[in-house]
Amino acid sequence: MPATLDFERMLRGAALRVTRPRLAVLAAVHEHAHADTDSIIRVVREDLGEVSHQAVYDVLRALTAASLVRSIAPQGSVARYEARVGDNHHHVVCRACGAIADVDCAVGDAPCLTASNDAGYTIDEAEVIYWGRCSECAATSPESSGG
Amino acid sequence: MPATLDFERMLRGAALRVTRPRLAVLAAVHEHAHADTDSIIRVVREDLGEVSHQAVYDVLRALTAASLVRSIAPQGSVARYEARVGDNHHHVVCRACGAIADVDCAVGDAPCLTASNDAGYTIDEAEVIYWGRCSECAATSPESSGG
DNA sequence: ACCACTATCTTGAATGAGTCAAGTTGAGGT
DNA sequence: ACCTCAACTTGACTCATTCAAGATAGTGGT
Repeated sequence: MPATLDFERMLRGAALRVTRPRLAVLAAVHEHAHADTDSIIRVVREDLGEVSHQAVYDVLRALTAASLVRSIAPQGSVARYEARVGDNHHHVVCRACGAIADVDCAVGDAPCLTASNDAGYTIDEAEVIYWGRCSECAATSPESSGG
Repeated sequence: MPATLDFERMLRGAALRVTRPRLAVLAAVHEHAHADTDSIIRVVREDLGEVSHQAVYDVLRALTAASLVRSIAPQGSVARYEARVGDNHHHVVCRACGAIADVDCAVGDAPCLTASNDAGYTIDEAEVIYWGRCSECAATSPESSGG
């Protein structure tokens, strides 16, 4: 886990001013992968006291634009954020409880960019979401097998 | 393009009552792939006159639950619907204009289900979204090359 | 064809993530 | 220390989607 000084360097490296809300949001995202905006707001407030939700929204957008964090939003979920950026990893989402876990790219470094026919598009990123059940939900709930 | 009778059969096959809103929504989704709810409401109303938005929402949910249509919702987009179900195809989304196109699975039939490590999840579906620019947007807008 | 049953539709209000706007504060440079 | 503008606060607002209650109309049986 990076320290405050590291976060400060990250911000300066992205030409962003170093403010306490930004440091706190950056720390929150690093500590709580896949947290939604609301959770991040709560964590930040535990850290700093009152901080406006607008500030957190702004910060998250700035950090996302600077590629310091990445946002994901599977169907039926609000926006979630994570600090793993720059690598080519994907996500598994549990249909039952909504839990999200990281998975590394199935095939290699960035071959996911290869679509069989690209419909004329210039593709720069492939986002993969695996759907299923986490081990806990698979154990507890009936799998409704066969129908 | 299937005819009304085909839609009727689809509904009965899914144990759903055959109503005009349902036939109209089913037709709209077949005719307008990747349309959002609002567009579908408009198309349905052109067809039937006044229909409540709630009815369309309900119908779309029922059809989705019955696997007669599929919903997709890339980041920053509202829910969109398509009638291609049961095959293993994915989508390209244009970052500039939001256009969506179908792409067939990159690797084969359903190998997308193979994650390198599944984090203990039981995976049943892989959803892939390719991000890039459609040919039109790639031609008109500067590619902001190099950063 | 008619009836009963209830799934489906209508109407209207509510929810909630996210955005917009105007004014204040504070980080960073001189 | 002072200035400037990015960043924060406050508070209102948007709009896709959902909730709830009552009216309507498919469907199966007679």
